[in-house]
Amino acid sequence: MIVEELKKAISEAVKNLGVESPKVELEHPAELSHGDYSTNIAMASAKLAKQKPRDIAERIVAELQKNLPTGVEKIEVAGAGFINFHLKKEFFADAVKDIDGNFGKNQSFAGKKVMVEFTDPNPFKEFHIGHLMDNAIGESVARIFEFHSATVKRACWQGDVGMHVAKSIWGYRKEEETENTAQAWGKAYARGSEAFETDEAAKKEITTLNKVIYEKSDSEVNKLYDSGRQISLDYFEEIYRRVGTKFDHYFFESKEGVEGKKIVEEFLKKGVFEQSEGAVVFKGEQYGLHTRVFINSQGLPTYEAKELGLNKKKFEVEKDISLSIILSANEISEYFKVLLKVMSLVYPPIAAKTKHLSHGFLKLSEGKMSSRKGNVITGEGLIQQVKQLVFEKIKEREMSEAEKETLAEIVAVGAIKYSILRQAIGGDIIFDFDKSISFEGDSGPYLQYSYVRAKSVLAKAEAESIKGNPVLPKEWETTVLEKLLYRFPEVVERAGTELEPHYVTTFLTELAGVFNSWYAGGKIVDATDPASPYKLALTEVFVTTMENGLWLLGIKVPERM
RNA sequence: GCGCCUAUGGUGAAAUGGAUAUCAUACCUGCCUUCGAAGCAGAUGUUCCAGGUUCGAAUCCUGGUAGGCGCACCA
Repeated sequence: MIVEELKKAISEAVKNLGVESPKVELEHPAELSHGDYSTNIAMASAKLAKQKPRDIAERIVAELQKNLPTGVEKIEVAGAGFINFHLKKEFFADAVKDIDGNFGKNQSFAGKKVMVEFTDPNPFKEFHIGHLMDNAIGESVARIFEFHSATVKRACWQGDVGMHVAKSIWGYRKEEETENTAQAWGKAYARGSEAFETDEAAKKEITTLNKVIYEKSDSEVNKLYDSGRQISLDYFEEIYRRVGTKFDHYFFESKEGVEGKKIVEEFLKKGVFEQSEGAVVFKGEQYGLHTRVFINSQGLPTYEAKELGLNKKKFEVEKDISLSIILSANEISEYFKVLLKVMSLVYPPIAAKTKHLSHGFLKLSEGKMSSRKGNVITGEGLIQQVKQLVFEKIKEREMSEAEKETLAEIVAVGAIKYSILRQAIGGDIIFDFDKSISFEGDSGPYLQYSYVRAKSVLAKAEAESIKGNPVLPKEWETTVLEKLLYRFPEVVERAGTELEPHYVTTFLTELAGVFNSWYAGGKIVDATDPASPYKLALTEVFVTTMENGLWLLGIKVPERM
C-alpha cells in the first residue's frame, strides 16, 4: 500500500535527521494541484525541534530524495511547510487494473453482525416524508455496513398500540362512511388528535379506548383494529418495495410492550425505577437527565418501557449482534439518553452495543409537519409528484409507456434519496418542493445520467469491437478521473466509521463531474486513437464505481434515460 | 427557566485543526454535423458577533446573538 510505504519512508527520513516528531499523518490535499498526498509533519515537529517548519520540510525532502519511494513522481515543499507527494501515472494505471465488482468493499466488519433499525412508521398513521428520510438514511447505513463485510439485519419497529391507535380508531368510528384505506386511517388519526386536544369528553373516551385496545376486551374494536392494522402494514410494504428496502425483522409495540413492562416491574423492585403519582418513573436527574414515565398510571407501558422490551428482544432473535443501531429524528435524542442510561442499568452488555443515531428533521417551509394537524406530505404523494415532473420531461421520448413508468420511478426515487443523502445527517432539511428536488447539477438524476452516458460509450465500443485495456498508452497524461477513482474505498470506509452516507454522495458527485468534463473533452471510442483502449478501461471502471456507489445510496440505475 | 443541537455566497449544501474556503442553484455568455445538452466551458458573489488557544481556526474553548428540538404519564 502506497500510504504505508510513504509513512514508513517519512518517519525514517525524520529519524535520520534526528528530529523528534509526532505520528506521521498523510492526507489528500484539498486541491489536486497540491499533489495526491500531503503531510504536515514538518509543522508538527517544528516546535519540538525549535526550528523553522520550512527548513525541516526541506531537509526531510532532501532525505526522501535519496531513496524515492516507488510510485512517487515528485516531492515538493509548499506553503508553511507541507510536503506534497505527486504519484506516478503507473500508480493510477495499476489502481485502475485492480478495480472490479468488489470495488469499495473492505473487511473491517467481517464476521460481525450489525442490526439497523429504521423507518419505523406507525400503523394507523400516515407514512410521511419524514419516514422517507429515515428510510433513505437507514437503508444507506445498512448497505455501507454490508460493504464493510458485516452481516446486516434490517429491523422495523412499529407502534401498533398506544394513544395514537386509540385516537385513530376513535376518529374512524366518528365518521359514518369511512373507507378502509391507509389514507382514510391517516385522516381518522388527525380527527382523533384534534378531538383529544379540544374536547374533554372525547379525551376521556380515547383514553378508555386505549385501555380497551390493549386488553382486547371489545370484539367490535378488535375487528376494526385488526383490519386497520393490516391495511397499514400492507401499504407500508408497498412503499418499502418501491424504495428498495427489505426488512429482516418487524417488531411491534403490542408484543414488546408486554415484555418491557415485565422488565420495568422487575427493576422497580431492584430500585432502578420508582413509583410516582401512580406511575412508574425513572429519575434521570441524578445522571443529569430528566425523569421519564415507563408505566403510566393506568398500568400501561409507555414507549420507554416498550423500547426496553424491544432492545432485549433484538438480541434474542439475532445471536451475536456486535452493533445495534437505532435511527430516529433528533427530536427524541434527549429521551434516548434516558433510555440508554436505563438500559445500562438493566442489561449493560446490550446497552454497550446499542447506538442511537439521530438525524435532522424534514420540515415544510411553512412550519413543522404534523400528522396530528393533518398538514403532511405523504411519502407516496411526494414520489408521485416527482414522477409527474419526470414524465413531463420524457414525454417526447421514444419509449414505451411501461418503460417510461419504470424510468420515472427510478429517477423520482433517486432524486428524493439524493436530496436527503447529500448532506450530513444531523442537519434539518427545510423541504421546498421546487428547490429540494432537482434534476440538474447536484442531484440524483445527474449521477444516473452520467452513468447511463458512460454505459452508452461502452455500448458503442462493443459495436465497433474496441476493447478496454488498462495498460498505459505511450503518451499519457494522468486525468483527474484517475486521481479520484482509487480513493473510493477510503470514502466508503470513512462513511462507515462516521456513519455518514453523504461522504459517498459527495464523492460520486465529484467523480461524475470529472467524468462528464473528461467526456466532453474528446472522443473515448476512436479506432484511430491508440489510447482508446485505456480510455475505455477508465470508462468501465467509472461505471463500476458509480454502480457500487449508487447502490450504497440505495439509488437504482436505469438502462436508458 | 434549564438541557441538547445548529449558524458558511441571494438560495441549498461541502470542507480529517491546514495551503487562495469547495460545489450546486439562480442570473449572464458561449457550445448539439463528436460516444446521449438531465451535459460541458466561462463570468459575479460567502464562514453570525466579541474574545481566547494554536505555527495555523469555518472547525477547538469562553461569552453573546439568532433559530430548531426536548424538559411526567404521546411516540
